[in-house]
Amino acid sequence: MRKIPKPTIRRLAIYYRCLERLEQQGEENISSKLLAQMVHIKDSQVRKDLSYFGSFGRRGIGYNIQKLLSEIRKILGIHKSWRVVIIGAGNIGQAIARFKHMEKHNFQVIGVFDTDKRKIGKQITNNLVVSDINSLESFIVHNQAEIAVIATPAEAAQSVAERLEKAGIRGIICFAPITLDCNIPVEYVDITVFFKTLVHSVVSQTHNV
Amino acid sequence: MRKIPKPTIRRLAIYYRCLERLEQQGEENISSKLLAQMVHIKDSQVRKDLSYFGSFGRRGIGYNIQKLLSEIRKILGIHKSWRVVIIGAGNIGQAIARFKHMEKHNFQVIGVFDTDKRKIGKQITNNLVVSDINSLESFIVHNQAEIAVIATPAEAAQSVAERLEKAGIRGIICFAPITLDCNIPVEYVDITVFFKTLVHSVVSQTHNV
DNA sequence: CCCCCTTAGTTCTATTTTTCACAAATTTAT
DNA sequence: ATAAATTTGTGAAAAATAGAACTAAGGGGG
Repeated sequence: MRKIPKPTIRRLAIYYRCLERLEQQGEENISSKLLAQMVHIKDSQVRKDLSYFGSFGRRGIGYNIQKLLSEIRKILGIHKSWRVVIIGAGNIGQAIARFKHMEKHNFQVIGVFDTDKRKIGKQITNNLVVSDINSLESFIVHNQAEIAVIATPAEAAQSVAERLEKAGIRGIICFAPITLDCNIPVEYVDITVFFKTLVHSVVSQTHNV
Repeated sequence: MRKIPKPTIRRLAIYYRCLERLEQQGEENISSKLLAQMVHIKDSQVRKDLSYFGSFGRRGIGYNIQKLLSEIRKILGIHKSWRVVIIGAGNIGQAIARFKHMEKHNFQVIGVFDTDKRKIGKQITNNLVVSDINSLESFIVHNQAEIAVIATPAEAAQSVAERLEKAGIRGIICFAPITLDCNIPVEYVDITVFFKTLVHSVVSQTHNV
């Protein structure tokens, strides 16, 4: 199989949320053209992205929404539920832990950890309490957590990542503003980077136009 | 001036956070090679990125950290402070409002808005209280807010975006899982998309290796 | 002073990603 | 039944991005 462009994967996740909406609206089929319009890209891009994985549409008709949802679930690996632990019970960590969309999208937050004695024991949701980070490894092994969220300060992130990897975690979402050294997949989400790139668009727009 | 690649801008923001750390550690200069290693890219990429904007280094020495920080600040437009309003006081909206790094990076959250009567009036931080969204436009105009964060449900996002644009907001960070129709710059941050792309890496890694 | 080592800036090349354009499949209208 | 209108899937072209290689500076040691 050909190599899949990274942007294609991200777009699949975006198509997915459009399809969910369309399904909810009771639509049955969608053309690449309409789907492309919904996300402001070219229709050829939509077709190419999907064609990396198979032929899911019918010429003259478009794509069956239910079927495409199911195919994308399999491609992305979200047809099963994933167990998530969160390290760091600050603003970001707590927000993710309480975030309704997580569970809805099959990401089950099963543990939240922190070093701060004042946070340990704090009730985050009905069935989530902040645990001591000392119990991190045993918890991961015992509950077979697969994904971890690093929401610690930058200073702590690298050593946490190493502990996570060693304990068997298979992928990391890193909110800490640092690039990690590790051998499992990492997605970086530095909130302030989005603000900074946005501001650049804002200022360069004014210059040019 | 040549056209600047979008990824270059994002990387500048990432170099910036490295440089901040190096500055704090008392370093004076940094080579493209070392900076590249910190973020796991090639050194030629670092030099190329910077060269779009000028010659900031000294051959044989590297880049002066203070100077480079200052140059990147100017390039990105973060040498001045930006006034931010947040629409939607749910988990994400509140987390951003309380997020320490915002103020530290010159993004000043000056207002939080919601439609929910139970949230309106709620104290978010020492000097932030959730306001009724009815007062959105007048607040923006009166306080000259420039950047807005949409942290509402997807259903509300488009109409909020239109109100923001009309009120004079110049850029939007959109956490709602939807693509907006509007004429000002938007950065999209769909948290669940990061989880989904991560999971794809995790499953495809196992398949191949 | 000269040689060697380091490193930025730049040009050229390679790779990746997007877009175009068209054949093939399917439905709808006449 | 045939023609017209849709719409996918894909190979080829174009555009964007990254990487390698080279040139020119700069510094330090003998």
